[in-house]
Amino acid sequence: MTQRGQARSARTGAQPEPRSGAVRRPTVQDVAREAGVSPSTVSRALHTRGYASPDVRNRVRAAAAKIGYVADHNARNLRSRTSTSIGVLISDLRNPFYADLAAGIEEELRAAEYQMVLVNDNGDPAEELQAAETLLAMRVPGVIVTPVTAACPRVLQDNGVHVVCADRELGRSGGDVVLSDNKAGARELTEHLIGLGHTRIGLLIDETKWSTGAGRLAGFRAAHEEFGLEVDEDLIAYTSFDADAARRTTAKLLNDHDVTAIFSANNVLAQGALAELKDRRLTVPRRISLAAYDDVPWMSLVQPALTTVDQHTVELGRTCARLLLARIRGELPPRRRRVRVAPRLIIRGSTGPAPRS
Amino acid sequence: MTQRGQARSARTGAQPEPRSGAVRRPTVQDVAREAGVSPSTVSRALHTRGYASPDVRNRVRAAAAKIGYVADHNARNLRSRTSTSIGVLISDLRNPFYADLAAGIEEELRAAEYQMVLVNDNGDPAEELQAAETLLAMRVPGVIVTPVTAACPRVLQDNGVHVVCADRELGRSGGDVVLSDNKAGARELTEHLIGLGHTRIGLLIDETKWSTGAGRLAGFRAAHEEFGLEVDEDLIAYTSFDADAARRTTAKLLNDHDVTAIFSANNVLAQGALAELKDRRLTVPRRISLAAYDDVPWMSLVQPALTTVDQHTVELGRTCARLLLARIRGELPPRRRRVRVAPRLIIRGSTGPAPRS
DNA sequence: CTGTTAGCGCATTCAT
DNA sequence: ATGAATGCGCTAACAG
Repeated sequence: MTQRGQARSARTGAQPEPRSGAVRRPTVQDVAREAGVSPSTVSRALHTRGYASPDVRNRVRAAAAKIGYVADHNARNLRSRTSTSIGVLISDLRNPFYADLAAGIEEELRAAEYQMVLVNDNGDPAEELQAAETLLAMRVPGVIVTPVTAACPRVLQDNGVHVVCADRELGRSGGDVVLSDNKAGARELTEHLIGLGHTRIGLLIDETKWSTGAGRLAGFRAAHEEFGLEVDEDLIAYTSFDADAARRTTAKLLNDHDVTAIFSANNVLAQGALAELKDRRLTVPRRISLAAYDDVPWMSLVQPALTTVDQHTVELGRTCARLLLARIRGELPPRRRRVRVAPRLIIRGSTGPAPRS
Repeated sequence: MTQRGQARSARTGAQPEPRSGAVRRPTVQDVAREAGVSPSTVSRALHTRGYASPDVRNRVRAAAAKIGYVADHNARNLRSRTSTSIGVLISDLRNPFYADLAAGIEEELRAAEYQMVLVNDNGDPAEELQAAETLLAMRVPGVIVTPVTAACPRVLQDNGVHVVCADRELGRSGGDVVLSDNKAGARELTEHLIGLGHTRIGLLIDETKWSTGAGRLAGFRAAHEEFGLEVDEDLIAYTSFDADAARRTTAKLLNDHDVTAIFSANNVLAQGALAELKDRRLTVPRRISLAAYDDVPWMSLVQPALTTVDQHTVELGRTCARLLLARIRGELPPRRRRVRVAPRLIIRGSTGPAPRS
């Protein structure tokens, strides 16, 4: 006989077996009866600090444990107009970047006894907005989002939900923002390539309208400028956010231009670029160097391992969560906060001296 | 006059700016007034089907949209004793296996208008139990878990929560279960190796107490038996669930035994094995073949690409979610359901004929 | 088909 | 320090 079973039969005699989906759980009332106090005292003893004598507090705690009481979040949220569920809105959990981000967020939230409601929006504005509405319905106090559209943070904020934009920033609109210092990272990586003698570097990139792509492009340009090199605009190869497309774009880049190095703006594009290089049996880095922004595990497993920029994605996630929680707790001044996490260049085997032409 | 009344009458005039964290959202009452019907009619018009005239239904919908009404899940859940939040309890979101599983689950849940509350337990029994309690508090109708301990599914079920165990099974205890057919997959992979002439195959494995490890080991043995080969027990190399440990174990295996192929029981161990092989500059597959259970993206990016068993992890996740939803909706007969998802052998370049000794 | 009534379980007034 | 009363916003019973 289970602990719960005992508790119940002690209360009402024979009680039907808990058929799943239809179990009556103990309430504050039950705890109150068990401890010989009033329901409000139970509430105070369990949560608030200072308004219950140690004696009563212990009695209540013991009673709660005994009958297996578990507080009902829905009731608590309804009454107190607060929730410990946090919305996390990302594009694609299968992309290790987002998975790491979510992992960092979850870790921090869990430590603070908050829960993560995770929604994939597949990068689709409609799904993103839909998700925002759902989170609104859940009355979450805050949301962390890698925004697709400015409308999403906006509608959340208009309804009093704290928003932290992760990884990218869309205009001035939405709330606090935590991002990798894309420009600095891309610049450092480009400097590394130029330092190796590369002057014709192809940049494989999918977008420049978000702060991520814009920043990485800016860093790419800044490094060239620093070395007095002019950027050949034809070497900036725009593609779509998709490994296959990136592969085709890489092929085109290789066919049309005599590049000695390729800088992929993110981990997805890098996959396509690498596939094309392998297919052509171009030895890396002797014939061509390859580097990527956003270090993910496979990049250190391939031969040669890729030179990358590590965004500290998990830490990025933790930072988002810490910032959001501080905001929710009212610990932050009202003005919008922008946190930049410094990336780190990791030099591996895929980049080497430019071949003599 | 109540504060609510005041706030509402104020709405006709100038509306106060929504200060974040303290916004009064419209309620059914507000919609009712706007549409000229009663609150319960609003509720029915918005949710239940058939109990409201089309005319009224449209009026209510329009009114709700007009004033920006978003239902309060907490209140709804409290009253109706149902929730659309589903708990998902996994070990490590950063492992692509779990990420894919979660992605499949989320996809299916979202399509059914359920939400995913994702918790990482880091494979720690205490954290897992803690998470179960949290989900209990949230009054979720169901949980999908990759269980660490049988206690977790049990406590959930004892409280009337539907449980689907994903990927592994701990005794008979917990609820429905969805798993890869580990034995069949491992057997097929082993057959492939034996078919290539390998007779001394090292099995790199971390556990055999769960159905995953046990099944893979069983498949490994079954294939040997089928070919009339005796399994050399010394070639079953136990290690811990960690790439570095797997690497050291691989080193030991190579030092002590003359294996011509290595079968890694999962993606994490494969990483360690590959690292060691690369470090020793053993050419794969000429000197040694390498294969792994659980296909993850990097395995097709390395050179040569790894021969693997694809578990259809995303589909595994979708299946879990579909099963759980069917259970919640009461569409399933009471008896426990065990679903096996057939895996698929993917032969790539890392496995080849056994070298003549 | 619709309105009225009555809580879901809890945290918060307000009294003592 | 504790207890009694009061809703949070919603939906399930009941009438009509």
